[in-house]
Amino acid sequence: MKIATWNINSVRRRTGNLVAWLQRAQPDVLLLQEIKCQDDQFPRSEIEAAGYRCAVAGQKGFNGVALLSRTAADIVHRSLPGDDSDGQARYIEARFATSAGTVRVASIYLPNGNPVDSDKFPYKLGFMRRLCQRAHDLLDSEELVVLAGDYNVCPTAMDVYDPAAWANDALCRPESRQALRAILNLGYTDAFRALHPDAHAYSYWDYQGGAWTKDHGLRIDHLLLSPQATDRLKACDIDKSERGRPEPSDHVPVWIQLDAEAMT
DNA sequence: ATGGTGGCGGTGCCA
Repeated sequence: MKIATWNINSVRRRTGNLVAWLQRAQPDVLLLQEIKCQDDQFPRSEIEAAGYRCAVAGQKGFNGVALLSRTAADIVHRSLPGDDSDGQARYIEARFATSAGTVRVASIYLPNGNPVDSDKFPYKLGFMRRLCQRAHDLLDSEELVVLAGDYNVCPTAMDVYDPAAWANDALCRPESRQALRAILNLGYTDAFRALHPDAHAYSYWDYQGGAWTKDHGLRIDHLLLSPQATDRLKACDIDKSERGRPEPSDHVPVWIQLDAEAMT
């Protein structure tokens, strides 16, 4: 079973790139972030024509997440539990039946959190506390849990092209890294780092300042796996080449292969 | 180089 995450930076602007990537990469599940549209604006027919079902948690103009899958998804949540007053579309969670048991996936768009002296930073940290609670609760299920998305956190200095320059950014602040470690400390595994312990690899390059050309990137898109999912982890990689295509997103797809077969 | 990256929506906000 191949599961991928991709911050697409407007699904309407990049429907062509998306369908082409689906046809090349052939994932069983794709978790999208920053679709930047309402549910009824989602390019459902183009994606269904490529052989995928769509579950969407959108909002007008900003944020928005979606879950594409070859087989039917059992949608469990369309927002992150723990704060009914949070109206931002940043979370969708589903279950799939597989040969290895239930696989549970979430598409997560974590708040950026900048500037750190605004109310956006505590909102980010509060969202991360809620996500940690959800991650904790899901461990009781004994399912294969895959919490994936744009975390907007660089786990360590290895994940930043210039750690000193980014030290005070919300993506690299100690509070953000500690909140991510709190999830890992529950027993989750950063799939990419587990299989590539020494790689300086990135998943995001800013549009500004020639960041892509200079390889000024950040690794902020992650798939965090429960112990049961980690036991079945066969491969993980970053599809860096997507950033060099015409009209790219500023993020590229990251994917894992699990030893499990999707069932219809 | 009186610019600077890009999406949304139609003006600044957000990343």
